[in-house]
Amino acid sequence: MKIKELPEKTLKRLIIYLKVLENLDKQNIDFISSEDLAKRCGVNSAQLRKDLSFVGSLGTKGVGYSIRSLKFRLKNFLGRTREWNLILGGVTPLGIFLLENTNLQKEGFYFLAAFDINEENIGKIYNGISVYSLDQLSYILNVIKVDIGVIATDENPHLYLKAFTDQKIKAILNLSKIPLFLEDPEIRIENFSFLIALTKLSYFLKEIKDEN
Amino acid sequence: MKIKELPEKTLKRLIIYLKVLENLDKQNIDFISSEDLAKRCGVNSAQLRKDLSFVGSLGTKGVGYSIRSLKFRLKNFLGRTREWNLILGGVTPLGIFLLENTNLQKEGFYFLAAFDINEENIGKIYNGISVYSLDQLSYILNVIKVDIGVIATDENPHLYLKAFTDQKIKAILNLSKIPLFLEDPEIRIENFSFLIALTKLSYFLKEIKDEN
DNA sequence: AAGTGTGAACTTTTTCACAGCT
DNA sequence: AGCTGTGAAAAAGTTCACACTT
Repeated sequence: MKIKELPEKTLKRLIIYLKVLENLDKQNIDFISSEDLAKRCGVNSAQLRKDLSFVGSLGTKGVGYSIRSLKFRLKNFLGRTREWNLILGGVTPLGIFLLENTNLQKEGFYFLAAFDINEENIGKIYNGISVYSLDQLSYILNVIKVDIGVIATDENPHLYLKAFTDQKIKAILNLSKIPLFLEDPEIRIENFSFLIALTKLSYFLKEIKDEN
Repeated sequence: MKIKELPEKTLKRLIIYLKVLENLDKQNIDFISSEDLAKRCGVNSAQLRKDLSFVGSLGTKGVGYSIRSLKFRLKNFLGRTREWNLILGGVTPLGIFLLENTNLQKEGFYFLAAFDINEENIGKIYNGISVYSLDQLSYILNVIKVDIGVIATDENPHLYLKAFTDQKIKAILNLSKIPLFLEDPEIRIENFSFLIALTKLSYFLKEIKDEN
């Protein structure tokens, strides 16, 4: 099926290409060259063509890429032509923000339920999504099919991770400030926090200061 | 000053090491081997030692690393022993979440002001932080010194980027769904969105499905 | 004439393996 | 005896450059 494993960095760039193509499509542009698209994505054109070659042979020699068609092929390749069901672990301000965020729904990511371990949060409803006790997870999963578990609390993220993976959830978005890792290659964890992003910037700023 | 440019991936891992060390320090553990720390960070021990060698010679042969001391050295290296001043562009739900989030303050990132282009948001105050018109940016910057600009709106992120960089802000955290790029190597942009993280997971899930 | 797709060359990053310090 | 720090080897990722298609 796959000829060669897709490099992580290529995956990240493909996602960017898709987003940039979606914006170009809105502007009613039909065709684009690798040169032009690459510039808009902050990479060079050879890189872009090599990255796209993982997806297939998508362009027309002498012409370039059809924006609409490339967008569709990329979207499909990235698993974004279908919808995915999510659950939330941790009804924090960040968690509530995600439940109430309609943007993710527009992109095909649907929160179906939220879970918490604090009694006072259980039974609440945000944007039509109910909060259950984490103990009830396996019971609820009899009724709904879940693809991705999102952890949004700094208080015991491991607890949610264990509950989710025990229930055979294979994809985890960890937004807690504690990075999480598992040996199991069957389970994919994406660790992200604002703090990581801000620290990259603080390193950069410190470096430019030290140079002067 | 720098002997060799720090690879982007090394930077990302150093940030993870720091976070994991902070947690170990809370548990009152004194020393750790590269083997043990590496396992907790999802990398191998040679990788960890090589990464740390960019920071300096930090361990004791035959013994390992002092958690407290390594933590401090890393924190310093990453520019996290000082405080950084932030401004927000775009008073969206995500933006308001960030203004009200006290975690970032605890880690040394302080929002000093927020800016918006919509009349109805201007003059509001969140967590003691005032919202100004984006037009007033240069005026406000006479009074405060800003290190990082955070863009938190999908509506005209380019406008905020231009305003920020025109005012010589060198570090940008872009949380809009539109990735932003600049040629200028003096300016660092971190693009992040939940959508990117979720798309990585959707690709992974699609792949494991396709294999069966 | 223009621009893709891709082997081959090059560069960077990771892993190995061990000398050397405690 | 144990574990770091690091050259050297291996692997992975990027860029070049051009044959080939439209």
